[in-house]
Amino acid sequence: MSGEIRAGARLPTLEDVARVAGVSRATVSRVVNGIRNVDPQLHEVVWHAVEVTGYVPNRAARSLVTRRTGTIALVVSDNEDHDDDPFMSRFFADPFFGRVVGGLLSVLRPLGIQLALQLVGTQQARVRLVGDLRQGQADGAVVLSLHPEDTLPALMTEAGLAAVLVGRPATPLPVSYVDVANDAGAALAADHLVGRGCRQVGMISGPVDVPASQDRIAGFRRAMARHGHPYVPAVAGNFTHDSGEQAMYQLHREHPGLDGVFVANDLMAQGALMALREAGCRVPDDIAVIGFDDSSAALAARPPLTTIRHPLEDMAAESARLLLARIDDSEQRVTSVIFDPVLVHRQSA
Amino acid sequence: MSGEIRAGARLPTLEDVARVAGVSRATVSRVVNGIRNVDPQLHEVVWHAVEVTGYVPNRAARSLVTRRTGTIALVVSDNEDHDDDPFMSRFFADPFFGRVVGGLLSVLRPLGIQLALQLVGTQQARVRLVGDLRQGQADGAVVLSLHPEDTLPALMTEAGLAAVLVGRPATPLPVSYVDVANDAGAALAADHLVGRGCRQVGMISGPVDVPASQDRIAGFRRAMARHGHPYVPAVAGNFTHDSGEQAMYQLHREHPGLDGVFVANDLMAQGALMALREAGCRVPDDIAVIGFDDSSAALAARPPLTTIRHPLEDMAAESARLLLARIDDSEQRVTSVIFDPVLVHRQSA
DNA sequence: AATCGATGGGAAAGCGCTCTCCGGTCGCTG
DNA sequence: CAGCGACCGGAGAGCGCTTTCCCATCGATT
Repeated sequence: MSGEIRAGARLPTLEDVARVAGVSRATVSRVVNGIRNVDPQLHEVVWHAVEVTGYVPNRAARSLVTRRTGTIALVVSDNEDHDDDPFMSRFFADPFFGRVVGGLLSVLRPLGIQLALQLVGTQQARVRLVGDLRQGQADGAVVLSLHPEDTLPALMTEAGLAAVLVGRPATPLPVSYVDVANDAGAALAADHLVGRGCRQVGMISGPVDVPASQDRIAGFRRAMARHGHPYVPAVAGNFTHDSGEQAMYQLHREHPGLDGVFVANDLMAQGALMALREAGCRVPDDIAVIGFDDSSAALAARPPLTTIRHPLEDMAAESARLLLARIDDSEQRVTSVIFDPVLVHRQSA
Repeated sequence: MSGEIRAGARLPTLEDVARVAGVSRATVSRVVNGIRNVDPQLHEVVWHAVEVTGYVPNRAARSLVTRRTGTIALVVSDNEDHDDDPFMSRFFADPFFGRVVGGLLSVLRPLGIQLALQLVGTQQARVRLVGDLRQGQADGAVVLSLHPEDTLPALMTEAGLAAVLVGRPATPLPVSYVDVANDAGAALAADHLVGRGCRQVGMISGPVDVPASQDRIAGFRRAMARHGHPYVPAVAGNFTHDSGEQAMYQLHREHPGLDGVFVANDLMAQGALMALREAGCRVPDDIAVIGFDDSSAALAARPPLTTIRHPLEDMAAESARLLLARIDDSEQRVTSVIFDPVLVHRQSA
C-alpha cells in the first residue's frame, strides 16, 4: 500500500509497472490477470512493482479489447407516465427495490462486478437501452419489469442479450427468470387459515393483470377449494396501503361474517388491519389476517403480521448467478429458479 | 430505426459509418458528438448512415481517449459488520435508499449518465474504491455515509476525487454536500407543538453521535427554550420502528403528563403511536405527535402523522448537479446546499 | 551429442474512438 | 486580381490494455 501518488499526477499504466519490474507489458498483464505459468520469482517482482507504482488497471482500455465491461445493468422497466420524473415512480420509495439491489450486490461485489442502474419508461428508451447494451454498456442485465405489457423482455431476447428477469414474464419468453412460487405461497396461507379454524375466508388480491398476482389468486382459490370452500369472496387492490384499507372496508361490508382473510401483500394487509380496527374487529380473534412478502411492514403492523416470506434477496442473488453463468457461456440454456415461500407465524393469524 | 442487425454479428463502428457516408472517421465523430461546424448536408448524410448501420458509440473506446466514463458512482459507505452480506444491511430495505436513487436518476438519466452502485464496508474496501475511482471507474461519486466515523469522505477529498456528500459530514471537510436544515425542521416542530397549546413536550431523538440527529436535538431544544421551555425530557432511539415504540413507553412512564412529543423520524413516530395506543392515550387529543421525514410511514400511520418534510429526492438531484459541475470544472469551489424543511400538517398534531 | 518438446517472456498488432495537425477551398479585402 | 484568413474535412497518432505469434531457453529423450 505504498502507492501514494499526488492527486492530478498521471496515473501509472502497465508500461510504468513493466519498467519498474524490468519486464514487458505483456508479462505484467499476465501476472495481473493471473494467467499462464509465469516464473514465480518474476511474479513476485511484478506484484511488488504494482504496489510501488500504485497501479490500478484501466477498465476502459481493458474492456475495449476484451469486449467485457465487468458491469451488469439493473434495469427497471416502468410505465411511460413517470418518464421524465423517475422519482415520481413510487417504486423507488418501495423497499422492494433496495432488497433487490442488496441481493444482487451480495453476489456481484465479491466478484468486483459493477452494478449500473437503468430506468426506462418509454418505448424509445427501451430501444435505446437495447442498443446501448448491445454495444457493450454492460455485459448483461437483470430486469425488473413493473408492467404486465412491458415490451422490454422481448426486445432483449430478440437482440440476443444476456438477461435474467426477476419475476415471471407475463408472456412466455425464452429467457431465464427467478420467481417465488406465488401459488404455493398462497396455498400455505389458505392451509394456515383453515387450519386455525376459519370458516368464512376472503381475499384481498393484487391487480388482476400482473402474473404474480394472478398466481396468488389462483393458488389461494385452489387450496381453499381443496379444503371444501369453492367460493372465496375477493376484492382487488393495487398493492398499496390505502387500497388494502379500502378493500377491507368493502369486503367487511359485503361479508360481515368473515373470520379470515388473505391479503396479497403486507402493505395492503397493514391497511386492512387498520380498517378492521376502525370497524371494531379484533385480530386475530374475530378475524385472522395473513399477508404476503414478510416485508418490514409486517413487523410494523399491529398485531404483527403472520405472512408468507418472499425471499427477494435470495432471488436477486440467484438472478445474478444465472446471469453470470449465461455471460460466461452464451450456450447456457434458459433456466428458471422458483423459490419456495415459507409461512412466518406471528400474531395476526 | 432501420438499423436492424442480427444478433452476434460484428457491431458497426465509426469506420463502417464513415464508409457508408463516404467521409472520414473524424467527420462522423464530429457529427455524432455535435462538434464544430460541419457542412449541414454532410451532417445529414452522416446521420443517415448512422441510422442505416445502427451505429452506437462504444463507450469503452470513447472513455479511453476522453478520460471520462459518463458514469457516476453512488457509494454507500456502511459499517464493517455487514461487509460480506450487504443485504443484511437494513439500509437497502429502507426507502431512504430508493428515494436517493430516484432523485439522482432524475438528473442523470436525461444526460445519459450512468449510475453505478458501490457498497463499501471495510477500510480495505474504501481504499480500493478510491483507487478504482482515481483510475476512472467513474467520473465522480455521490457518497452516502452511514456512520459518523466514516473515513471515506476524507480519503476521497485527499485523493482529489470529485465527490458530493448527501448529509453533512461528521467532521468538517473541504467537500461539497447537500443537507436539510435539520435544526430548522426541529424548530418548526417545536413551534407547531407549542402553537397548538402543548404545555409539556418531550422528544424521542435519534442516535446522539450522528450529525443529523444532533442538529434535530439542538434545534428542537433551542426552539423550546425560546418558547419558555428550557427543559425537554428526551429519550434516544436508533431510527427504527421498534426503538420508537420502546422510547415512547419509557418517556410516557417517566413523564405521564406529556401532551406533546417530537419524534426524530417517522418510523420511530409510527412506533411511538403504537405505544401510545397501547397505553390508552388518544392522539392528538391527549398527546400530540410530530414526526420527521414525511416518508411513506407518515401516511401509513394512524392517525396520519404531522411531520417535517425531508426533501430527499430534491437533495439527491442537487447533489448530482453539484457533482456534475465539479466534474466539468475542477476549480469549482466547495459549496453546500441546505434545503428548507416544511411542516406537513396531518392529524397527529 | 543432437534433436525434440515444452515453456516462459517479448514484440507488436490492434480494440474503437477522439482530436490535433495540416492541407485544401472558399469568400473577402486592398 | 492577388493575397489573406476562416473554415471544413482528412490523415493519423495515440489512449492503455490483451493476446497472438514467435523466439529463446532448458530439460529430456533417442
